[in-house]
Amino acid sequence: MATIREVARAAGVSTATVSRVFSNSPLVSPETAQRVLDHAARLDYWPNSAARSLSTQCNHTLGVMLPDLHGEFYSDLMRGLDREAGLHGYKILLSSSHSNSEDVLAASRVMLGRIDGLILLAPDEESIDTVERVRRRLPVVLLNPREPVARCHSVGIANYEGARLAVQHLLALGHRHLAFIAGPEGNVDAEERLRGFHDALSEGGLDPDRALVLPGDFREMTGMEACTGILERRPRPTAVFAANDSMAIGLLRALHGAGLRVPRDMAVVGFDNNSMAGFLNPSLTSINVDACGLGRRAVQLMLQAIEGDDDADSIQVVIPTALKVRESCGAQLESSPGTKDRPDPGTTFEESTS
Amino acid sequence: MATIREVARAAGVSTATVSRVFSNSPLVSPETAQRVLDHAARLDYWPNSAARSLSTQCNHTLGVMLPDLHGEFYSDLMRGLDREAGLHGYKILLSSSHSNSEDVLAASRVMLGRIDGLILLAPDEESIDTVERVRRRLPVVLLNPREPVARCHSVGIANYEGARLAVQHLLALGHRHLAFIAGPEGNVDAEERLRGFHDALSEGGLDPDRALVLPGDFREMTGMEACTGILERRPRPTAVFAANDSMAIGLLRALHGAGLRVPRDMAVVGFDNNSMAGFLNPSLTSINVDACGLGRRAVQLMLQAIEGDDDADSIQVVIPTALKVRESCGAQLESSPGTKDRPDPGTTFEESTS
DNA sequence: TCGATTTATGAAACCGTTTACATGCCCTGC
DNA sequence: GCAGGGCATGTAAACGGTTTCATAAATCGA
Repeated sequence: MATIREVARAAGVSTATVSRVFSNSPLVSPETAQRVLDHAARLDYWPNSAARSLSTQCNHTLGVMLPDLHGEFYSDLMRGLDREAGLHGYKILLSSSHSNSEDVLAASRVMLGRIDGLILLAPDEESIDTVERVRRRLPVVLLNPREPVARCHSVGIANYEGARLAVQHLLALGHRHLAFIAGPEGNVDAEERLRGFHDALSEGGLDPDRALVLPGDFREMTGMEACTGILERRPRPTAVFAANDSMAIGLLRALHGAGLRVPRDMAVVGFDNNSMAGFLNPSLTSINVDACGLGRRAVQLMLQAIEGDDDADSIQVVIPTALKVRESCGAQLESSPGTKDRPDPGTTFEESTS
Repeated sequence: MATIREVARAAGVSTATVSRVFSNSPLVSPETAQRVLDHAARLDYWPNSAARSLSTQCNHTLGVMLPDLHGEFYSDLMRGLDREAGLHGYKILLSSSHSNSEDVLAASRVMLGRIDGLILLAPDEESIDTVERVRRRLPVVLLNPREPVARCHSVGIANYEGARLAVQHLLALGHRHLAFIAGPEGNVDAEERLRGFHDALSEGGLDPDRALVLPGDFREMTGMEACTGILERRPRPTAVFAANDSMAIGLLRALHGAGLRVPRDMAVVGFDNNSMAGFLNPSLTSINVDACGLGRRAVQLMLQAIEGDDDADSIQVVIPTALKVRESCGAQLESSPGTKDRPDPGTTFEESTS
């Protein structure tokens, strides 16, 4: 394929001129520019981005490293990242399925020279020194970090606050025996949600250690499996808070199979506010998580870091979560006339966080 | 940051030697190699990938361009792409939200020089000449193309066959008045599923033009909205086939609201086999779509194209779909003892396609 | 002992751009 | 008539690697 040199030769100019034409420099006369463009079109010349970025030291690309995620959270997050990046003329170089620090290191090295910054989701503790090594050469933005890393902006989800909202809501409805279906061990979101569950119980005057906590892995199956444990417990819990909607759905299925009615016999609250939550029977009360906003905000912080002073103070952003009240928790919905027409019945209680 | 030259100078060797050390060339004596590595480590030297790929003309990166998708299909597809790519040491350079041919062209140009091949989802007709221009410089793999493009491998979903399976199943259960909730106009999957619906009706001896087809956009809301039209129709349909699971869920919600029981009063079949489908009440009969496999297969074809002869025959792969029978269609499930324990009750009828 | 072969290394060209600087030209004002 | 200032363009050095080819040293066989 044609290179800049061939275009230059064909048009009878130097490569500098061709380069200037393609970067819309005003330093070229209109006639020359046109001649160059004609020849470029004839030769079907496309500039080589790798060469360009080697020369300019800027890639218009952001590296993104995610652990092995799935479901709506992943797709919403990616949409947010990609949308916001695209809006500013950036692309995303992706590397998923990385959890341990070696993977992160290897992937970062491969990305070096092709990206202007790295967005990293939920790095574990051991990865921190790797992050710092990356940070020596590139701006880094952390998503949902376990703890802040020096000189890295970060943006997180208000998991803890969201979980507290859910539990407070159940307590306010009069429930005194609550169960929690936990997420996978080692997952930050899962841990924060559990912590929120605990603390909200304490604050409500209940003993968190006597509450039932069942293991789960964020998938429907484990929500379903948790049902047995819940029904066997004495005194039997009257409300269950699941660490995500998928498990809540599994639980709804199992409760239905066991002949229990939700919310009459058991209140259920989920977390994530999946797009389907409002359309289940019963519709699922859940904590809304703005994964798309998380992605957008991360990109915005990154662009700010790329353009700004490298030694600027690091910024920690928290994306607020909100309680979306629907049928499954048993709260009295203000059933205005027209409820039937409301697509996604739910009342929102926002919690704005720092 | 340190470059290869600085490492060379520090170690007292030439850049060629350092380069050889970092590409594990056997042409370097162990002592020299060690000395180079020591100095590289001390200087915290990381090779620059852009420079490397400019020089070697290979990037170990695949471009991926997707239209604005969401939901599980997107995340599964991405997982498939990324997993398989990672397995072979490749990364993904992503550019979403592209539908029209200009976007595709612009994004391709930006990617040129950074990718070894382009994977393109559902290009519309006008994009075809753009695809051909890209194809002049890079291997291209099309996902779910409307029609094959010369010299491009492609991999698609058996949408048409899947839709026929669903309808045939409903016909076999004795239904004679079917409704279809369509997907968004212009969407290839949606169109193929509609075509399958039509043809299966014809083959079953029914007049497809008298069947009820309602508009939808693949989201829960439109499935819910379709309910009114379905219930008003005379003779009232006894079965509904929704072009995807999200709309089927919306429909289930609306039917429940209208006091109808599924499957007793209305049979429902979806498409996609969302992870939740087996956990709804009633569980949703659906057509399984292996989005992850789609992605994997696309990457495999791409690697084959990259390594192989550029003029090799193009390959068209179809990922089969399968009927997953659950409760919502009203079929008699072989209820073996232990059904209660079965996580995802469903019987599979595979349709293997060319 | 000596030419032939092997092995380790370096010099320099190259990948395809951008850009600082130099150059030549035309115009202007005194 | 000419210094000085724009303006359009070209020259050549980066950018940070890889790789071909040449070369020097070490090894070998007879």
